[in-house]
Amino acid sequence: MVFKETNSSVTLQEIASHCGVTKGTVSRALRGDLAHVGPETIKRIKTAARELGYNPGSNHDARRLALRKGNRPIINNTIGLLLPRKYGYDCNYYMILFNSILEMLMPKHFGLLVAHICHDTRAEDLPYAFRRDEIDGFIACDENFHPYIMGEMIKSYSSVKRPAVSMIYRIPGCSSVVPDHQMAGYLLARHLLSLGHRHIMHFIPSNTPPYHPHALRMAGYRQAYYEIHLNPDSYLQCGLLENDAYSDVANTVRTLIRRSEITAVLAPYDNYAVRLIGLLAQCGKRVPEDISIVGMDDTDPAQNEHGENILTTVQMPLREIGRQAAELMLHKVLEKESEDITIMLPVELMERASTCPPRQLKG
Amino acid sequence: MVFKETNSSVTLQEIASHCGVTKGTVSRALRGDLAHVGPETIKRIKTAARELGYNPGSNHDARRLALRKGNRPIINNTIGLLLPRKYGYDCNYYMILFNSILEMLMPKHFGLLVAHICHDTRAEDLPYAFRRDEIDGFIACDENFHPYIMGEMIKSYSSVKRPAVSMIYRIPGCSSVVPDHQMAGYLLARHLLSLGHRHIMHFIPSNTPPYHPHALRMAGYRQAYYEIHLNPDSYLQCGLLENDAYSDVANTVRTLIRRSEITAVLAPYDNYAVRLIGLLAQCGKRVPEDISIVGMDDTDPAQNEHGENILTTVQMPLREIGRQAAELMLHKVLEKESEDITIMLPVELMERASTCPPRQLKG
DNA sequence: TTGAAAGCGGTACCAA
DNA sequence: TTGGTACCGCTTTCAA
Repeated sequence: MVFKETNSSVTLQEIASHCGVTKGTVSRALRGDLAHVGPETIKRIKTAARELGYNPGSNHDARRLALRKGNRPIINNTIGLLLPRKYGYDCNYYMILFNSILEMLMPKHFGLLVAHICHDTRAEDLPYAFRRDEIDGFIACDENFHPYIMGEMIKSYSSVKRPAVSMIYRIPGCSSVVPDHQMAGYLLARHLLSLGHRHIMHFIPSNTPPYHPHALRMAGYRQAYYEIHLNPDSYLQCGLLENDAYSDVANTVRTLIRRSEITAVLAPYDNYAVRLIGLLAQCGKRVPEDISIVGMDDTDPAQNEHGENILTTVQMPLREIGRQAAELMLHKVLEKESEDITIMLPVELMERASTCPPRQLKG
Repeated sequence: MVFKETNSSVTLQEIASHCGVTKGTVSRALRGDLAHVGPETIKRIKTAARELGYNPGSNHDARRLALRKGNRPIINNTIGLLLPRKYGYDCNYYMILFNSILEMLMPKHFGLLVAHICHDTRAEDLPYAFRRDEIDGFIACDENFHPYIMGEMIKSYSSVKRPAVSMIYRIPGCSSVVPDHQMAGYLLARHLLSLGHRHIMHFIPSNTPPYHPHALRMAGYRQAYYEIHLNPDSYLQCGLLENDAYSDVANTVRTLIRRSEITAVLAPYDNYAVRLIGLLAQCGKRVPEDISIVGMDDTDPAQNEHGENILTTVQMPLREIGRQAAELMLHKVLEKESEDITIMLPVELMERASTCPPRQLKG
């Protein structure tokens, strides 16, 4: 790590004395107020500032304080990131989003201020920095994120409305960067149907609100059935998805053994599929010979004895989602663009070895 | 998400007018300056503040500005976190550290401001917020982190010395929270030696500086040999560890096939071991029958066909490291404790199925 | 084009 | 114990 000298205790007043002008002139000059200060003066003052080692960022407080008078916004160069607090199997998922956002922010010297949120997070649970208007906007990745409430919260701490961007979840009232959830569901279901599967297990609860990724995914499943003139209600079988994924998987295995007409599973996420494959093996069921399994996200591999990933799944463009969310946020902050837009990014079917035609069609 | 009203535009002056006192008195009262303001007045003023919805955090700028006069420190309720920018196989590793720090910080309403660093990161590459003294201290996890340089950097932006805590790497000049690297190496080597292995491959380059985790790990390897009166130099074989882990693993496989006296591998980290096992299988070598492999960290599983994790490795207390680093930092910030200490946390050998006695000793 | 001065919202000193 | 006041460093209005 390299270190270069700048003296943060230098003030506008010192530069002013040095140049024989007043601090007001220095203030105008350093901000390049061409309309109100002579070009010659500007050059002289800027040179002096550099020589004295003036650090414009260091007295941010004073600037914020002064700017408040005119109710004018100020750029803090910090973006807030709201993530669910998880220690589960989908850690990779959030780390990719996180890293790709920071990757875009660092070159612009923007920092990322992170907080965990859950469904009952209250404004006063957030770190103080969030409540001091020290951030320029939020990026969130949580189905419970509510931009209106968040917006109101911020407004109560700041006079300015701070932009919000939601990742993964398309949320009305703010910009969103989302994968094509419906296409993801469609591609997987169509893949299984084209192999000959009909009775397929999935994990989308019936009370899913519309616009939720699960609802979109389900719409994709159904679309694949309709396309070949089948009624999805006669074939799609919903499995249990509770909180404790361990017992969930065991329960799913029992269902699969009992209901032998089910020949394929649309797992809710990759790691679920991975553990399902493992548990099925312990029960003497082989994937894909006895049953086909597909995952979702392409974040976790299901390895065979050769170390190859056999999991057929859909790849989510997570890194691209993070990058675009960050870029969108920077644009909103720096260009003061306030329109809410939704960016939908394409997904890709990864055909691997965990799927094949169902047993009865083979022999 | 729940939202509760507080009006951040309320100032001390308004409360003062409301109570018929001056803002100086309100300032003292709200900070509980019992020595200089009457208890009755305090109660009256605090009640008024609550009723008017005064938010003490919201005018942090003004407070910072005022406090600067006396060169007095102020608590920002934000901790900086410096992480290497990685997209590799050890993402889990950093996510666990990250989450466990935030887990400790959130209840205290401290935020975590994250930045990526690498070996040639300069002070001016960091986000502006770092250079404005908006953080109360650093937590770092990078071998290139240099607390003296960082300290000087911070001092050049702030008049106060901000504490630093290093995770994983024991770094002189700041507090550290580290796993027992030497014990980790010792436990794995002793395990392999006790099974009967002698010629063992490892990945510690000879020019590793002392105190580096690798050097400590190596000391542990050697200790295990000495303990049974063997000269480690006659048996330990160093493998190549370059940047591109893919070709590294392939290269290691070639070495193992060529040098048949080598019967076990001390892999540099779990995922390396996982891929090594996979690649060996493709070459017709089975683990552990033909060769024993151990990992390091217990962050990634090597699954067999039953979904069981077979990787013998050492478990690092990552979550505990993050939690203790955060706690230590909070203590330094809130209690102004400045002594540098090192906390060394125990590691645990996880004996699984990727190790067994070498072939020649079996038959 | 520049200078002088009035804030922004606190803290802290000196009198009373 | 309280009031009055002078800052902290910057922006901005109003005069010159």
